[in-house]
Amino acid sequence: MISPAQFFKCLSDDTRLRCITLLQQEGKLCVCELTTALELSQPKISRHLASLRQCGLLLDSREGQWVFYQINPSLPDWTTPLLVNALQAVQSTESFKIDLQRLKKMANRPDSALCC
Amino acid sequence: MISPAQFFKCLSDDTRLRCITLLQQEGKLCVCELTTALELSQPKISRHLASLRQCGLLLDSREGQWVFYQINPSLPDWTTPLLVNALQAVQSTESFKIDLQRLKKMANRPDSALCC
DNA sequence: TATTAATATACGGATAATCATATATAAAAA
DNA sequence: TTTTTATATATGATTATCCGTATATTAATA
Repeated sequence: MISPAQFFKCLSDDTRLRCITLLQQEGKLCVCELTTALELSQPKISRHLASLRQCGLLLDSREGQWVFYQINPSLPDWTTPLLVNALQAVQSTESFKIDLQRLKKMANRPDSALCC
Repeated sequence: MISPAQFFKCLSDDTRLRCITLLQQEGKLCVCELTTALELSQPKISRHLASLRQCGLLLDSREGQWVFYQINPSLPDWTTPLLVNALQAVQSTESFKIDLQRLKKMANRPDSALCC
């Protein structure tokens, strides 16, 4: 089970924090959607997602060629308010406005909020 | 001003997390009190307190030979619920029970909750 | 089967974090 | 003034983190 210190380490990097924030907003996203939305390289996103998966913070599920990530719904209770407040903190400080509408226009698969 | 990622990095280490938790419970403690309460070396505690001070999370104030630390009361608003929830998380997961009564018996100065 | 698209991982380098130990500094006490 | 107490910091070693680049893997498509 994840410890508080481990949990905070997961949130201690901008890329991870932005991934988690997007996943909390959108529910489920594949790697290429996060890559597009955050304008970062695919290996960089994949590595951070892998570390969050290894900590138990995220779950992954393959659907064909895509691998979708979501926040693990079975996290310990004490993480819930922290994730909610972390999301609010990120949004209240960074100009963290992903233009989701623009990205939706680029979508090439129906079930996806963003593109690949 | 501290960023969310920086803030979470401050909370990503057990020693720092325990210092912050104790300071939140007790208000103001000197280095030797934290050293005694957490049973860790003085340089280790001092180094972590210095890093938290440099991030703006803690304030220090010298009183004679003692240096007291406290949580900076002027932190941005978004940090307040996070600190409260972090404290609860630490207490709900770790067997983080400092025997304050025992430590008070060792006190050798009236204004201090713990000893030196 | 060959190719493409999506994802993961290995590799090497750069930087940061952490610690134990030793030493420096500052204030109080002898 | 010497010593003691409390605290800070320097040093060197070890380990961890982060990244770009290259490559491997998996599934879909031509």
